[in-house]
Amino acid sequence: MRPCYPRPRNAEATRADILLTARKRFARDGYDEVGLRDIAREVGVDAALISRYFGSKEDLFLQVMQSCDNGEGFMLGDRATWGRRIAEQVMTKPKPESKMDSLPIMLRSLGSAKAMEIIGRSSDERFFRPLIEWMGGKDAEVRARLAASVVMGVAMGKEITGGLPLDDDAKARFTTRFARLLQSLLDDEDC
Amino acid sequence: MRPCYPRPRNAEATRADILLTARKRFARDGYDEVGLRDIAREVGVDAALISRYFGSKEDLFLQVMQSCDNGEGFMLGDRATWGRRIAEQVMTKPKPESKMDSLPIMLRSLGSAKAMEIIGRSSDERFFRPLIEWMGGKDAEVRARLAASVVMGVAMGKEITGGLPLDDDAKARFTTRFARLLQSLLDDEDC
DNA sequence: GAAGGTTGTCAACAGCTGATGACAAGTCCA
DNA sequence: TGGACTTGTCATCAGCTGTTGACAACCTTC
Repeated sequence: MRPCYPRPRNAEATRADILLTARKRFARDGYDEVGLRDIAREVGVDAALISRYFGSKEDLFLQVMQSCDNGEGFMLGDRATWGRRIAEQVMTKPKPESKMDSLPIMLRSLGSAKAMEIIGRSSDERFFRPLIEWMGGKDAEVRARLAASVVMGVAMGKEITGGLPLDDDAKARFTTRFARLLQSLLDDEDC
Repeated sequence: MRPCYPRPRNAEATRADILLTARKRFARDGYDEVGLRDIAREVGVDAALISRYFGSKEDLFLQVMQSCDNGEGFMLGDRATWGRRIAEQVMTKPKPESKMDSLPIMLRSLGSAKAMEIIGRSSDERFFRPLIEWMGGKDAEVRARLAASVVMGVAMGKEITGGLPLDDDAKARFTTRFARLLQSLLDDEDC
């Protein structure tokens, strides 16, 4: 993996490489289980460089979180088909170059106190507040937090069971029910 | 915390102490962030003893998971009020001596590959299968997995935001909506 | 009271982690 | 050409991890 020829001198590109690789690894393995040396090796760089560019591992993690598309995709498109769109998105594997990694990063970093402090701080302003505002209507905060919980829960269920152990038919029904559930949280304002 | 007088010689009690303390710590901090020395210190014992009694840290974790009440409490009592009962249980802090720690342990250990392998193996047989059977009816597996996802998601949301940032009124409405959602997954068999 | 097994402690290990400061190599400008 | 700055590497640090084997203290049994 590490090329024999020396790495081209390009601080900006190297920095971007590190950030992208760190995002990928944090999403795949979580904060605690990825070392700076792992990331450095994959980028083809010495670990000391990461420390110099990003300060500490915590700082790197913070910048990775800030570089994510924190669910802005949740708030695009037709409101009438929102539930199904989100449900299908959660149920299918995201493309590896996607910036939509905040969910897996959060899932896999729940155990790390340092990471959680950063996640809690950034997820509220960058994810919950916008979602609440976008949903709108009566009790928007309650409905939005519940909807977010459902999405996170399904994602977590997939993690635990290793991608839901359901055949295609059942998976389709799961998705449908999941979608209807989200949609009703968006539409039904009365409790 | 560590008493000055030597620990009474009682292998069975010591073993139980270790198991209980390990469960508490794994639930609070997750697999990766708890060291054998942490657990040992809290029990008032040397870390080497844990290795001798339980083999490896992985083995200890497995036995901790097996000692948990893996959600059998989900399947008790009146079916008509099941949703609300579960919702309230999830929304309130569990007692510290509770054996219902499998959910927080899972949450906080999602990032650890070794722990996840154990969790995935044991949660299916000890949690999902019984729940599916208990729910019964058409598409029980789909409904049960979705219900479990919702429960896990709400628990996770509480973790991330540090106990939902809602006032008591909103929290009550959240719980009600949460409860209705679970109940409909139990009752409404048609998709 | 001596032998033998049980229960627990202690010291040490190899391996890993994040971080630091010294150093080499490339690039740019005067 | 020569100094100054940037970009990247290397060696090393202290601290932590799970695990192991030797050892001490205690209890039981003969």
